[in-house]
Amino acid sequence: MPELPEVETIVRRLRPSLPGQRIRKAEARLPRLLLGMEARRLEKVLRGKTVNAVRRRGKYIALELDESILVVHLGMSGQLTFSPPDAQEDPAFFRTVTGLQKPLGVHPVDPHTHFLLHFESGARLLFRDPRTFGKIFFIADAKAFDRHPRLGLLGPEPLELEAEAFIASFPGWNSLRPVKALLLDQSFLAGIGNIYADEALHLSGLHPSTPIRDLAAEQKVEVLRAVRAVLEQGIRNSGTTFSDYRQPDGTLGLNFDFLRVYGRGGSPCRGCGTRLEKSVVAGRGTVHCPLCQPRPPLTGGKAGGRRSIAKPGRGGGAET
DNA sequence: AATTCGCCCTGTCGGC
DNA sequence: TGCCGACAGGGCGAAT
Repeated sequence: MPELPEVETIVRRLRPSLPGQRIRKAEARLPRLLLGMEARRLEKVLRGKTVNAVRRRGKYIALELDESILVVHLGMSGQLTFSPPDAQEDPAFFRTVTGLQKPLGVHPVDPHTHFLLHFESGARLLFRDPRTFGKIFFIADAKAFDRHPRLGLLGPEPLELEAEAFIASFPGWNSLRPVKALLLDQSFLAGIGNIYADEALHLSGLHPSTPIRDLAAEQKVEVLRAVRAVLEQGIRNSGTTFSDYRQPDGTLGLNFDFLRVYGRGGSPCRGCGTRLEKSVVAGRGTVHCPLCQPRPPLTGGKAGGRRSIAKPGRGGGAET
């Protein structure tokens, strides 16, 4: 699932080649991926526009055009790849065999390729999305970007905020929602998905079900620091390839082997060797270490059934 | 009003 | 061996 580090990697890799490219033709092959505009109309509007810059907001990719912006969300399985003018098609482009082979050319335009930008240079930008959870939309007035319904409610960028001020300004600390739900909430912080939420919680030693209101002041700081750390690591490793994610040249992200918990349910914790537990929190598959991330003492409400395994290690702040 | 749930969609995987 | 149900999940609208 492309999250902030994957999207950031894609944006960074597109930057050397996309700006300056003029659109000769746009192809919208799957109309239901488009928001707010018919396929033919979008194709017409994009023709002749030049890409001036590429940037990211949360998990959204923004192609800044002349006075407008084309926005792409990769959903679950979206891939955005750039084909140089002289590239040869490589039928194995998207296949992951060993993870070691680097695709040499351009992926073929297959039935999952739903959106294409053909540039006057002969280069192409291809959007491929097998599960079709992605979204593409056009913002006519670039200045309205931050007011778009999909973008206006996004929280701050986790890598750019000042922790103390952000914590002081966030109004939702008294909620009973699990902290994992908070991390997944794009109006809290923009760009975190299921992978990096689990990673950050493990790094900060928090049980994913910990009610937000039980977080001690230092735990709030710590979880923000952990979020930043796992996102930065993801970016350093060019993103996490679980199945579909690719960099714009088709190569895999390298962060998979560095994951602490995500996708490792049943395997030993890298920190203590305890068997990692798989569960469902906030409606999402969740993996955590029962020793490194002890369930906090129940403050009330639901019957937990399962007793907490280890002592909370630090104060814990059971009372409020 | 704040949360949770159901749904969209298709490739992959485990079980029988 | 082959089929098929379960599963994965970002984000939105419906339901509670």
